[in-house]
Amino acid sequence: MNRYNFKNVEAKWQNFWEKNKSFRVKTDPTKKKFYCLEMFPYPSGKIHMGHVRNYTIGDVLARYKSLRGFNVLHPMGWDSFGMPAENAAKQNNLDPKTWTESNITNMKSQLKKLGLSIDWDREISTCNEDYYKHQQAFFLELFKKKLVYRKENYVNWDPIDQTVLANEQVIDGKGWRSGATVERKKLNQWFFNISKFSQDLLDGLDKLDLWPNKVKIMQKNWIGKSFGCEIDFNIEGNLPIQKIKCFTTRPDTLFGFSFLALSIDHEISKFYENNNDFLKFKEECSKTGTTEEAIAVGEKIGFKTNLTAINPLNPKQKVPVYFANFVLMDYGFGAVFGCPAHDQRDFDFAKKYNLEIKTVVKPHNEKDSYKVSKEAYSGPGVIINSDFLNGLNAPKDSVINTIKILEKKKLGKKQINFRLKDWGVSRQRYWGCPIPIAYDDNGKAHPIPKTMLPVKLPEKVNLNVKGNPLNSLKSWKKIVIDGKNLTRETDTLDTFVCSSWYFLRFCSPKDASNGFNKKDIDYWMPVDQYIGGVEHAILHLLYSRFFMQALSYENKDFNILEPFDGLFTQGMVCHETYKDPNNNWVSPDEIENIDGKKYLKNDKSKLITVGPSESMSKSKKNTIDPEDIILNYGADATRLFILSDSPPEKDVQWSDEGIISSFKFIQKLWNLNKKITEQMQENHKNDSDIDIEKYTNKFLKKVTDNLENFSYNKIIANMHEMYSFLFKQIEKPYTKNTLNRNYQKILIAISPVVPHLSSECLELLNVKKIAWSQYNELFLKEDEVNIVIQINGKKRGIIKTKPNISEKKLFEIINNDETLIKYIDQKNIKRKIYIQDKLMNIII
RNA sequence: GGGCGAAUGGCGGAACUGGUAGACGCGCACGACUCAAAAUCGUGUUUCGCAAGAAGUGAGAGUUCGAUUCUCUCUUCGCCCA
Repeated sequence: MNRYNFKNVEAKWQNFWEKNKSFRVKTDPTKKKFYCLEMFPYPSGKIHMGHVRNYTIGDVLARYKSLRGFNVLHPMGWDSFGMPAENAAKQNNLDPKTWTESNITNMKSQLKKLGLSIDWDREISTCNEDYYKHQQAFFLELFKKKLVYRKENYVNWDPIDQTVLANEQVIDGKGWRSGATVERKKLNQWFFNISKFSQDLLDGLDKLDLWPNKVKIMQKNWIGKSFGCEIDFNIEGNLPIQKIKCFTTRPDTLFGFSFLALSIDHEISKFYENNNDFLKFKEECSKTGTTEEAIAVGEKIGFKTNLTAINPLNPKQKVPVYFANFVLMDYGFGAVFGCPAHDQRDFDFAKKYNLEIKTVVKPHNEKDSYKVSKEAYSGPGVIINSDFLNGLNAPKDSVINTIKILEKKKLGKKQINFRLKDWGVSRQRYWGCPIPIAYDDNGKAHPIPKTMLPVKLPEKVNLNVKGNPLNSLKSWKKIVIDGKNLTRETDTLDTFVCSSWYFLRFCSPKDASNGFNKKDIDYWMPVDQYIGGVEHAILHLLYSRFFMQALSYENKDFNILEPFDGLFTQGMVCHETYKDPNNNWVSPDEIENIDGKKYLKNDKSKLITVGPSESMSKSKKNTIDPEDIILNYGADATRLFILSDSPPEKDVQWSDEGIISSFKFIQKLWNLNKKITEQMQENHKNDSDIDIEKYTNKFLKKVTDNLENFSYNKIIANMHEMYSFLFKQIEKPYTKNTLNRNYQKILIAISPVVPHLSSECLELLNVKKIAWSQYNELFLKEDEVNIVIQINGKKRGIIKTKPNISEKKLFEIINNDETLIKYIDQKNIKRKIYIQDKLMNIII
């Protein structure tokens, strides 16, 4: 029996698909559409196992939907702007464009070797001018709608690299590359007004039925709607200030008030600009990061002003006003009232500065004399020590009641607050989409007219300068608009902007004048199934949703509020980790296995310690190169394995045994096919035809159900069962036609998983029309059922009988069954529970 | 600290709306083929027990004729937020 030559077969079909443009699709409103999209990759150089998993899952779905008669849009592109290109270019003395393009070429050929059903004619790359010019047009559109604005904001500044760092690039308060202590620096930056849509983005989540609940909850928390109250505190002191506005979700704890805390960026700080102590304090604050976590974990420090604030509910009480590092200007009004007994940050602060800690809420099970001591109590309870608020149920009734009282006295009013902040899109970097703005001498921003787009990113730029390379290009920066000399914006856009609309571009990838064409998006959008890693659950998905809101805003022609109808988040690919005796990470291919123990390949005296399986990462060296795997085992075996062991939404463990077993299974299927085609030459009797017919329909039902529910791991199990069944079955007599007809259906059903193998087998069977077969309910009916017999809930036997048997008849059979009768004989039967065709439970 | 989720053989995992727990795969054991090995094929594989049988889905309770599935308490782990 000749072996299956996956190299030839896979290359053959990949060429066939490419030549025939098998996956090219057109906008065609007469056909039902299905838009299947996987998150497009960053072209880092090589594909990794995460890509293999992501794109295999998507491909199975796309191929399945296509077999079911949908017009399937399944495109691929490149998220090709971003920092790694700039860094790699610096290191290797290359141009980011050259580096990126060669990576794309390589990764594209790797993806093709996986046999993905992608319409490559729609390929896009966000760093191409014909992509980003439309993005600049969108920026101007948002600018016109006043959804883009410029403001000063703090950033993480690396003083050595002279560059802005993202939060994740700050490690222990130091820049990830330079190691310099990161500073907080104020820069003028562009913002998208995402917070304007907070409520809409929140409401929209309710309609996304095909999204994982987990992701919706994460977004909901991120948007962070809170219900509370804004309160005006009267201020006394030697400054021309009468009032400070605060936001609080717990106005009911006002009687526990012991200080007022302001952000160092609060407008009142202007009165302290010449105060050296304040400036020192401000510098101290700038050392703690800007993240909420850094603030929560870090030490709470304050600067005492000579102002006092008056408790609106108890005018006799006057408390000090501080500037404090844990108050953020972005949240509320940059001012909070401190209630140490019931907020941990306030508690820490009060302890440090010896401020009063007054308990005003007691837990339900505590006495009235309850006092907060070691830590703040923020749980539910009853209001105490609070005059007319005493006895209220906190926070359920007390918050609403207090707000009512404050509103009546005109001291405050009900307020909804969101945690979601506006999206800062400026990046002080070269390799990104230029912002189409220019400034006049007064610093006023002017949009660059649409006719002058694109603002091209200059090529062959010297990257070895401090700060943003664009900033040192004096001639590029100059621009004349309407006869006026202006200076270009040198910041580029966050790459999340590029990925916020690429799914629209896929609908009209070649449209030169617009980012998309209405006819195309009306047909294709929304994406029916979006597939990607859960790590993008918040930012990318939220930004994309916002972008649709922003484009739809004040626009009659565009009305897509939700870009992704269905979302699926796949798990990660994990592998064991290895360390040598010196505690250095070791890669799997540096290891040799001797007598069940693992040693370092080049030095067999060194024993390797095996660590837990963790998600593949370069830093832990536990990666497996998909290219090697495809080369050695083939694309079908790789696809089979990546789907087989775990449900797609969970992490999967990579294992050598697993891929080898998949490889062998491909060979087995090939042998089976060989055997079937040979046998099909002979004429047989038809004894087992009905079995084949029945099995095939059951198989089709299982596979269909599993495909519809993303239970792809179970399809692999179905395939193994199918193999064993057919392998045994063809030893029995059957008619050629029955086997042929059913086997074809099976081959088509497994083709989404192993497209090369099944295409080859179908060709050998001379099958021309390839479409999904619906299972026939008639063949799913069993003519024998197994009824479980329980005595007192314990399984005591199984009775094989015809379906729909009556309780009485079944009981007769039981009474004639030797093994069962001994359990019930001569005993008083209290009760019988009979579930048709399934079970009888006899209670004695 | 809060939210969400998970826990099933040596391992990855099945079990539809409460109705035969452990499908399928890996690993392991034995057997066939072979001078031998690899490959391949076959058989077995939750635990205890020779067996009949008993126990068994993280722990403990509860609802039910019946619980991996539902409810409560706890433990551990993962993710997100703080």
